Amino acid sequence: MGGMRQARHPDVTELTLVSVLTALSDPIRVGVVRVLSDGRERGWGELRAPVAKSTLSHHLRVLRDAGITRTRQEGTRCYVTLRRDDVEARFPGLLDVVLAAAHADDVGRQVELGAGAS
Amino acid sequence: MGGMRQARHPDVTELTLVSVLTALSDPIRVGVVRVLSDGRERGWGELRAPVAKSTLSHHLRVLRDAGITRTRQEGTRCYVTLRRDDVEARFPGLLDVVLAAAHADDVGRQVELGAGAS
DNA sequence: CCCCTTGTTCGATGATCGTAGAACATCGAA
DNA sequence: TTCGATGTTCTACGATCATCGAACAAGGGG
Repeated sequence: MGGMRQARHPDVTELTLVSVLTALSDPIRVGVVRVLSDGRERGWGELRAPVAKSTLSHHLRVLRDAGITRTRQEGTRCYVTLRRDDVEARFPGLLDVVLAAAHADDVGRQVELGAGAS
Repeated sequence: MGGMRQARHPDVTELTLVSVLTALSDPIRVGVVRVLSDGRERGWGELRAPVAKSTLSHHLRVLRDAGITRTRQEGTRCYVTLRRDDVEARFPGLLDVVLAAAHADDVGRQVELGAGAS
């Protein structure tokens, strides 16, 4: 698809505290993480957020660059997963803490799953 | 001191995930949190960071507004403490996770304690 | 081969951020 | 009361950010 220069995914050892926290400092991105938190791979098009397609693409890139998610391309579609083990390896407990708080405070509720590839 | 309009400190219930994560998304601020992590109150002037006085004041304000630290004024000086219990109450485990990662990765090492009020 | 779908990238815009220096306010001390 | 120390606020600047729409690239399907 569009200029897809084989998206770069940082190695586990390359994750930094600041970039991960920065990536998690946005409601929409927290919402994406929540949607992916069950560990299942989701289709890009399945993600429903109250922002333009290009903006969602941007947020997915920030999460990917931070090493929080992984985006896989298959044909003309993309599939996203949470790199839970990698984040856990670098920052033990962080995702659990953030997910628990996000759930309790309803942060990221704006992001949902809709019809689309799964 | 300068226009000290009785610094506002948010109530425990007012802490939000996004503002706390945003506040922790800066090396200098993480450094301040590290310096305060032993629970002891520190004098403002004791904080040594490679930024201008006004910039450090700004960072302390961000931390204070996020509910992460508390600033107390006594005479002409200020004393800062970490609101560990409050942050723990709202986001259990978050500070521990961040402090552990910060220590491991040496994030915030630029902030130290120097001579001054304690 | 043409077209439709799917995401990415580009360009632009308004907002926020980190930073610094100068001015200021407040308090204690001389 | 005058002065020095201590932080805060103001103003400004460059950088980054979230956002959008439009253009674009890569496949798949007809």
